[in-house]
Amino acid sequence: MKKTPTRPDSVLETLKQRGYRMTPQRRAIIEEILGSDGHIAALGIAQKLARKMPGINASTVYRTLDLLEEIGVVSHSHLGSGAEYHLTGEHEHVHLVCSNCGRTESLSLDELKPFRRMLEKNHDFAPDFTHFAIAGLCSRCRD
Amino acid sequence: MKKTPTRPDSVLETLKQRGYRMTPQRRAIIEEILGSDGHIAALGIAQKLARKMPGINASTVYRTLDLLEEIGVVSHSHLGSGAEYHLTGEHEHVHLVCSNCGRTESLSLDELKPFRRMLEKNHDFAPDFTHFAIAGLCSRCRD
DNA sequence: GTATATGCAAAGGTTTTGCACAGCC
DNA sequence: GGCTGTGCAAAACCTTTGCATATAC
Repeated sequence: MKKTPTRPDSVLETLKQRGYRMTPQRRAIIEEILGSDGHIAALGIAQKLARKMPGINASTVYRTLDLLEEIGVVSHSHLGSGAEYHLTGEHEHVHLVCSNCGRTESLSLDELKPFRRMLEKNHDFAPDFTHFAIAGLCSRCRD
Repeated sequence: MKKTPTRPDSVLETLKQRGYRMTPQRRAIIEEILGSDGHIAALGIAQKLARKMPGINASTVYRTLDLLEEIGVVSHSHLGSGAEYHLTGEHEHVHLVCSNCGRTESLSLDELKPFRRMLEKNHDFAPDFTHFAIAGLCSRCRD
């Protein structure tokens, strides 16, 4: 069951609907997030874009990310150091990051169902497991 | 089953054993962590100490925390924004932080046992749930 | 044409680093 | 006395903000 990949246009469509403008910078930032295979830091976007679009300013990236997050098309998560951005609704999995070697694995949300139910039942808490990673030791670093 | 509270002396003992020196600054930093009821940010320590021990420098705090973490007596976790330090072995619980109101609750490690077993069995991953918080919506903010 | 978005520059906050001096052992 | 630890100052790093200009609509 493959997902239709999100296209930059659909994000820009959302912007227009809300009365925001479609600028080359915004288009480029969105493309960078889409092309980053998951998640990317704000500064990472700025640096990658600097090559393709000289003159683009980091503050534009920060402001655009804030805006996109506000209208709900992107979200950020914490996978170790600092915020990483991704499209809301994509990237719906939990990160397991190894404290020793830094490698990351993915965990499907399905595997978390029993844990989620426990939190909802016992603590009346609706978890978003994608927001923070889970640290630990991976198979190679365990012993 | 109450735990014996860790005393600054025992930490300083560890320092001495490893050939490090016991200074008033280090003593004060350790006391601040002990007295912080759980966790505290590096800059928080520096600011609180500034009152009791004028002249103490933030860089000393950062360097001391690095050292203490290196020798294993303190650890840090990420509960929302930035690193918070606590004594290794104390504070052994998971934080649930509400993305909406910011309140935090605690979860015992016992409640996580089935989840831990799943990660170990299916992913050969040994999780440290205390390192990152779990984000979500608390009872008051759920609906 | 007008309101919004961008670039630039400056400032803000946190953390790191180099170096000389102080102080623990 | 020697070597480690600290203070100080500066820099590095990331992010935010104010303001004038550019540009999407």
